Amino acid sequence: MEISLVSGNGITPIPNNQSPLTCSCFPFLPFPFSATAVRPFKNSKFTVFATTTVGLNETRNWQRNVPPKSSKIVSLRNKTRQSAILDIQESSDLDSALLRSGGKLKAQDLNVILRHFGKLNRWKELSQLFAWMQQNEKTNIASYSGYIKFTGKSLDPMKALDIYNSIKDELTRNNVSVCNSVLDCLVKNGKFERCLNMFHQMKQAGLKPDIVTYSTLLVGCAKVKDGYSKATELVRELKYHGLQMDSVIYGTLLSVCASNNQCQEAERYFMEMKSEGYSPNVFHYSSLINAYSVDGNYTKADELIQEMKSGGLVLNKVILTTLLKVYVRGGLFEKSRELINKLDKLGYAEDEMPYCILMDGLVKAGKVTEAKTLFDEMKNKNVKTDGYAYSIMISGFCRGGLLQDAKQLASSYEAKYDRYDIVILNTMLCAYCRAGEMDNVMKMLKKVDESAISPDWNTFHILIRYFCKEKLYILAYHTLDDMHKKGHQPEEELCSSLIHYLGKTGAHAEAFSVYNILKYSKRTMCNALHEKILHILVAGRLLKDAYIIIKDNAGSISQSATKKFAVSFMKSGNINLVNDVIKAIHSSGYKIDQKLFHMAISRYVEDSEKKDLLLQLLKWMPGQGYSVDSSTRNLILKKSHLYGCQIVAELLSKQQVVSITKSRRTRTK
DNA sequence: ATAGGGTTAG
Repeated sequence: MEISLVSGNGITPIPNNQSPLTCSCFPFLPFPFSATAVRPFKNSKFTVFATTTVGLNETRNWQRNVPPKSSKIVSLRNKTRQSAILDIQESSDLDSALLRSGGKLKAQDLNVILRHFGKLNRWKELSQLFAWMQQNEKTNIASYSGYIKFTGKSLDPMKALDIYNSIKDELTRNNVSVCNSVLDCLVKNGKFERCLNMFHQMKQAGLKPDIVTYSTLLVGCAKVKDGYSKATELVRELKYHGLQMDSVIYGTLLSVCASNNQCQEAERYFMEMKSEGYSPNVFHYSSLINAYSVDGNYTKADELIQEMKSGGLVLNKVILTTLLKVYVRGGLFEKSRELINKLDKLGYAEDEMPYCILMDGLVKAGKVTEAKTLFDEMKNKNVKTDGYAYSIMISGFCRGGLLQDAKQLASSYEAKYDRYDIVILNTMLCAYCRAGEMDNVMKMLKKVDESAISPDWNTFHILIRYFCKEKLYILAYHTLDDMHKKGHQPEEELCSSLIHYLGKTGAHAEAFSVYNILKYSKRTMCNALHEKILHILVAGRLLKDAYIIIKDNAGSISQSATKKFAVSFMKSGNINLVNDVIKAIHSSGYKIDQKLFHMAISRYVEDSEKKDLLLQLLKWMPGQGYSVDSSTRNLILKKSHLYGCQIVAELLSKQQVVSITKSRRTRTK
């Protein structure tokens, strides 16, 4: 990671807690104090406030810097505290050191140790110390904000939230630095939604956000989709609260624009910033150049480079690397090549990044051979690699259908490096899957299992595709189910083809399960899929599920599919649902024919216990314009002694009226 | 006396 030392910003802010002019005799005194002003302090702590014109802040500084007691005692006490701090910091047994030396220390001393552990990533001791501080009531605001900050760094945002939520004191809870620590911790751990919710809660509880708060939140916007509109909202809010945009806020905003493809907005902020008197620095330029890289707008990028030069800014490694990205995206491969040579001369091509940018561009433009040449050149120069270059080339080969080359490069990576992250693993998995190397696929999966790497969306997709290709549909189904349980939303196309294959091979219930996974993952689903799953369910005799499909998706299922379902249901569906099914298909717009009524009624007639259902059906029919035909009628009449002759006769006569009016209507037409 | 700050690669 390159850290830029170039500061192009012409503005050097003066820290506002420090006066630029100090008394030369007593450097610890702020300027407006003279020797006479010190005197009243000696006798009375308070008159000094009344007898001088000094502001409160300066008085505080002054008070802090004047030793209240003889300097000998103070230095002795400092020594005692200093050695207690060191004792605890360096002890191998923290608990006993705290027991021994902790009592001599105040909250601010313990905070020193807290920060010491935090800087060294000693998380266990950090929380041990903090727990001790809480038990012994030696915490202040700085302890909380510091501890929460470090908890976020140790990648334990939930713990940070627990700590924050456990704070009882309202002043501490609403303190802006404590809140900023919590928010930063959530942003850094990729929990931006949660962070925004927290922010709103905090404001309602009484937090007064400052520029740091907004700056923290804006950083989160760069990492999420739709981050741009959230950023706009935040900017509006901070302006509304009378806070001032500063150079860094502009820098963050430019990066948000760049990562959200908002090139024009980036330009607008850049201009606005200039018009407010801030001179753009290397960060601002790199973000704007990065925004131009999306469209490969090299003309504008070159203009910016000229502007930087004439402004006296140094073109550092990041700027030139970003410029390379613009050239590559713009398809200027010759110019890109020259720029890499320039980077190399400047010593900026010691790691693989610039090569990766160009190789990636070449591969995506279908120039795999050129990319491979560059890859070999890079290796000959002994450029450091973390696997990025390999994954670009391996996936490039895969994309170009050069599966043997992909497989070979993958195994040569395995042989040389034994380091894996999720991207290189996915790439290799993809290569082995495409080449049909089952053994190697399994080997890679074992590596995932053994390591701390958790499979991501891509891993699952690669595997499911592969299992489908190998006709291992049940395995594909279990993988998809696993993917869903781990919170990843599978692609519709993949689900739909898996549903198809599962249906074809008789795994009807599994097909239905995939359908439900897709349905409940909030994606919009292609309408044809409802009918497809209906056919599968009918084929698998899962008629009750099929009934739900019909009921929920009335509009998108064809007449012929409905008919097929209805016939099956009448034949062998749950008899208690027959009437419900009839009503459902009727209200979906399907015209029920005599054959269907006949089937339904035959089933009722066979089972004398279903008398009520039959009567309900007969009662319902005339209202919808249906009547039974003569053969069905005879079927009922044969058993009418079971139902009560009177009722049956009445119902059938009502139906007759319907059928007469209907035939009249037909005749007049 | 505590909080934050941006740019490049798969």
